[in-house]
Amino acid sequence: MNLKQLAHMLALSQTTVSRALNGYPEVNEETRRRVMDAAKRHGYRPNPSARRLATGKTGMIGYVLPTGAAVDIDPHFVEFLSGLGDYARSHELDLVLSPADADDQETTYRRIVANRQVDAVYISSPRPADRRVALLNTLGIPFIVHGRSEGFDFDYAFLDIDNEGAFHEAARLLIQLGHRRLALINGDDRETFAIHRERGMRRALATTGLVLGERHICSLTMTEENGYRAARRLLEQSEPPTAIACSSLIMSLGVVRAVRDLGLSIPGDLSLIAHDDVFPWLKPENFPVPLSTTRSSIRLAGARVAERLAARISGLEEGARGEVWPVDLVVRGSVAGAPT
Amino acid sequence: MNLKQLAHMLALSQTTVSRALNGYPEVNEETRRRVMDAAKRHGYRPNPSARRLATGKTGMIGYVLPTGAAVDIDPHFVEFLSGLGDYARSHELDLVLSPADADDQETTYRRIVANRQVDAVYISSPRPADRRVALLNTLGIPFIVHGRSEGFDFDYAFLDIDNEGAFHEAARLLIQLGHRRLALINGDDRETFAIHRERGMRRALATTGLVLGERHICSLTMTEENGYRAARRLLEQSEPPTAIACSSLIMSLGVVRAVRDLGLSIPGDLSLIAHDDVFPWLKPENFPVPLSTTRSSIRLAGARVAERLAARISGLEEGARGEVWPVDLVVRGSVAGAPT
DNA sequence: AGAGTCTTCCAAAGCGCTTTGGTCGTTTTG
DNA sequence: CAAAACGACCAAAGCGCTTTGGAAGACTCT
Repeated sequence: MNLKQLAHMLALSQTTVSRALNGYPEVNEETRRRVMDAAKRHGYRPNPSARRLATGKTGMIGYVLPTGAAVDIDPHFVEFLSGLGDYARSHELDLVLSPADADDQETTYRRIVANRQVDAVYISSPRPADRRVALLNTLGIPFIVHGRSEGFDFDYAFLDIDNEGAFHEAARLLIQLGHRRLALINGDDRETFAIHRERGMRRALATTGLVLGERHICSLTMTEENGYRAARRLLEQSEPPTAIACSSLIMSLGVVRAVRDLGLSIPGDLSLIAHDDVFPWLKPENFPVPLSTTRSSIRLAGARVAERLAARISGLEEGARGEVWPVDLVVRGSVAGAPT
Repeated sequence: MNLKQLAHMLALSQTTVSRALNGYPEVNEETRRRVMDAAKRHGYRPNPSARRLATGKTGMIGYVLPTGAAVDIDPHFVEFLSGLGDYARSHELDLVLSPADADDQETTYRRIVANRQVDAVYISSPRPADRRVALLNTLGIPFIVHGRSEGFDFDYAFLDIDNEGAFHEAARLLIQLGHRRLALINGDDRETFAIHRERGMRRALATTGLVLGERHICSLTMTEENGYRAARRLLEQSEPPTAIACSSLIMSLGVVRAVRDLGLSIPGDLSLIAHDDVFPWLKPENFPVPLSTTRSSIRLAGARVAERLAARISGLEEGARGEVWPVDLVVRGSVAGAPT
């Protein structure tokens, strides 16, 4: 059932039927009802391929997926996707993942924009002065950055959490508990979120005249194994930290293992606070010692990004609005006063 | 730059240019070269929207993503996606995720097929007599099932691992080590993989006259918390198992925690074997006691599914070919002879 | 030499929608 | 009361590609 048939069967022109269906004003309400009704009864659905050729609108959100044998997709992605998908569903939006060589994403971005393959895109894991942001800005497609980039002479739309504030608060708590030697196990420090977390921590330390020494900071991709390595490196120093802030729950698994291996205990010898993106399959309260966390649901972020993307597509949101979410500090058993 | 312009500038018809570009035989080699050359020089890329309207081909693989506030996307998905994406990239295929109400995916499948939104789709986490398989079969779109369904009067294409064989081998090993009270911590037992694993284990036990009692089997979604709960339930029985086979590494984290909480040890009091889908961020060899596993890279499966999907799209693969991959049994420190 | 056969190209008809630029009555307005 | 404005509808021109159904010329065959 296509438009032509439907129009013919209603003894109307395609123009009128099309307009009736798309809510244009220049059509009699009575006629509109007739059309709507017939469309529903016959299960008419406009062919998206035809529509997109005519309008350029696709009803799809794009994401360029860096791939390669050595490239691992972040497990956070799936949670973000849960939120994004949940919202997208309610608005009949699909998500298209365009795999790209991790070292040359630009070509892919150019392609999907030039080909009008999607109405909007989002970017994740941005870095300072991220080229993707600059590119999309010049290409002129609606986009939102999940996270933040920095150092541009233009503004852009983003959704980020207050990473700096979160780790500032975490560090402040630890300092208040008497800790003086703090360490940070961070994610990839080329990414903005990691830079912000480090900055937050440094700021908290600075107010007490403390510094975060080179020896007290690790920055690695967020795997259990790297968490373990980092923790061992930190704890086997001559003056080991008495408290660690860790950027990920997964890494924290490794930290906990290292602490055990070294015959230490949490929070007796070491206080630990980790960032929790809220996975359904790994909860901080279920750690051997319930883990204190800075918490922010990445799933909610996914839904919000979808919502804003949809708003941008339909012209309801404009301008370079940045949105920063506060982060909860949830205190559990893994922190205690500094050992004396 | 569109076809019309290119044709005009070459003083050829659109027909000829189109055919030259698409490798049709009825065009002079010399002409073809000229066309190809000009196309490259001017960076001509056929507009996919137009092409798909004309041909119905989209260059996209589809996946219906069950969503909802209470629905969690399986973290395995992201690894599978890594493989799928890696292959898809090399063949200029995109992946479109169509979010659907988890309780009504049929509508979405019908939509993407009726609208010709994708060239092929794949299905994951199938159950016996999975309605999606039956549906796609009647809808007549190329598809591949990752995993297996059962109980149809038709065949279909799938890629699965030998879950039954894997757990058969795992159980056999444990039995050989003298274990008599084995338990299984399984995934959702409505899914085929879980059924097959249980079957494999029962078969191994049966050869020694043993059975897997109701009290020795748990089946839950694969989270750390559920692993913990299951392990406690099993181990706090009057006659607790001396060996456990577990369907997931994530659940195994919970098992290990439970064992600790109960003051038991691995492998002294309990032998443990888990299935490993090979995550980059959680490795069995890094468990407190290195974990024995049945191993099969889900990432490789993703790449293979993409490859076969591509083959089906281009007509290179036909028929209902089922492919079953063997699973490695990797023995590490978490198994030992049964306690006396 | 005339009939067939290739080879190489083209004009034009789709694909199914949106949108432009009307037309034709009917109402309002100065 | 003529002119302007409006309401409701339509025919046809795109969108940019593929594909059908030739056509023109060169070549082969009997």
